[in-house]
Amino acid sequence: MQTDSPSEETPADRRRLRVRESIISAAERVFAKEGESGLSIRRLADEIDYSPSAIYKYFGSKDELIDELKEAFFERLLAKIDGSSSADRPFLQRAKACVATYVDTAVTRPFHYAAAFSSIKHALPENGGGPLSWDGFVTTSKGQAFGVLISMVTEGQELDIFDPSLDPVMAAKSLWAGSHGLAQLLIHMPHFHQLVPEQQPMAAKDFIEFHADLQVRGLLKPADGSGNGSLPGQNS
Amino acid sequence: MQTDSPSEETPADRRRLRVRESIISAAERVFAKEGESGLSIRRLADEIDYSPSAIYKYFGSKDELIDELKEAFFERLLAKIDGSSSADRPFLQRAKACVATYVDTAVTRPFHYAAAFSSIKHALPENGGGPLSWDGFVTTSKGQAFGVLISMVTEGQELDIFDPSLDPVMAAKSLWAGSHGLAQLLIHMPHFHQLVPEQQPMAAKDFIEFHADLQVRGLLKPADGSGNGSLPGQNS
DNA sequence: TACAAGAGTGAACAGTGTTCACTTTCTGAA
DNA sequence: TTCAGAAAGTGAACACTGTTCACTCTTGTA
Repeated sequence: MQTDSPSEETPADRRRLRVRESIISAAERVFAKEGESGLSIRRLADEIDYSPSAIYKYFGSKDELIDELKEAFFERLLAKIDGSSSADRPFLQRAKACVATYVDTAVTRPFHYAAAFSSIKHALPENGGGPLSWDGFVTTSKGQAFGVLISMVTEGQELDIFDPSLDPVMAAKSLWAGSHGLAQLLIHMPHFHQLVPEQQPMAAKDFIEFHADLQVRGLLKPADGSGNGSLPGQNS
Repeated sequence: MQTDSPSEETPADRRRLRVRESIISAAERVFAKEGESGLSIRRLADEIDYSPSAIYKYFGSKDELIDELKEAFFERLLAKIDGSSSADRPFLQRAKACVATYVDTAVTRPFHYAAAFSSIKHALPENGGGPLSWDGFVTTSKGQAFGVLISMVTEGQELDIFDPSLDPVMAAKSLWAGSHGLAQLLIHMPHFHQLVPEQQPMAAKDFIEFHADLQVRGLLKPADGSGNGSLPGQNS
């Protein structure tokens, strides 16, 4: 299992790694600019001065290559969220920053983010059609980012800011969904944040913060103080 | 402009329309089951007993055909949301139902919904890189569904339930993003609603309602009654 | 130096969307 | 009823795609 022990790293190994890196970085360059559809094996081969079939000596398939790009992106995303959640600021600011950072990072690399959620069905490893293994999920950077959200919810509850009756996991998922939704809409509709021209011009950043604010507000202790998670209800 | 005046509809027109419909319905059948990747022109041609090139006499391109499927889906979606928003129920129930209906309808036809938001950039018609024309946007079913959300927010404000300081358009967009996010995650991660096995089993429907609840809660008048849209802030 | 493992290649396969010259069918007017 | 012209439908081809495979060439080791 000691795959990267320097004592066993031969020149051939380093050469191979360098070629592999050149493929990845060319792929990253093309992918960031034009996305999955602009990235063809033949084009990639052209860019790195190899034949198309050579690439298959390094990656089993195009999908496998792209998976690597996605995973690297998610690691960046995780690092950023982690930074936001552990910054030295008041809790609610940190909570909002988590959501805003998530959306912002996604929008910065739209193709990466979109691709990560593009394949229906096997987006996460399944085990026999049943619920996913939490262990397995937590080991991916996607899962770890989600873990940060869960901790944030529980922290908010301990601080008596968030509704204590909320299930932290469910609340975190809800927060994730809210963040994901804005990220996707901003990516797929470039002018989403200023859809209505009558409205005064607004930067995407401002709308992201507005949205983060609303998402976090949904978790606050309800106005009536009952804390049972149900809405006031029967009005109107 | 009287394109469908019966008096001018010849047998040839009806025949043409029938073939066109057969293409669409075959496409719908395949697409609903296998999505965009399973839908090839040659396969479609096989299913309706025509040659592949014949299809190009009815549709300019594969994308054009798929656009028609998407538009039909969005009309269904709009109708359902409209129904939820105008049902004879207390306001907050209607508000939550709008979100839940949106997500539920999307999840029912995952490929349609996913496809509608799959293409980066030109998801909505642009005019010269500037903000979108609101007029143009409102004529699409996607835009109309959004209009329903805006009305709902303003109604909530008039009823003194929602925070009056919120911009209704922005709040509606936020609500849209929240709904969209859950829809996408449920579609792309089939077990999203029960990611954590330790958690007691939960139907997707229940999680949708939980999420709808949180989304709507975010719009309520803040606990402190200040109504200026800012969060309590400096705690922790 | 010989040999085996690995790196790299070009041609081919089975797909894809799309086009175009071509034939067949149909329709409306002389 | 005939006949020109339009429309409907076709098959072959083009330019792509991801992927495979037999093959050569290079490299490291015994």
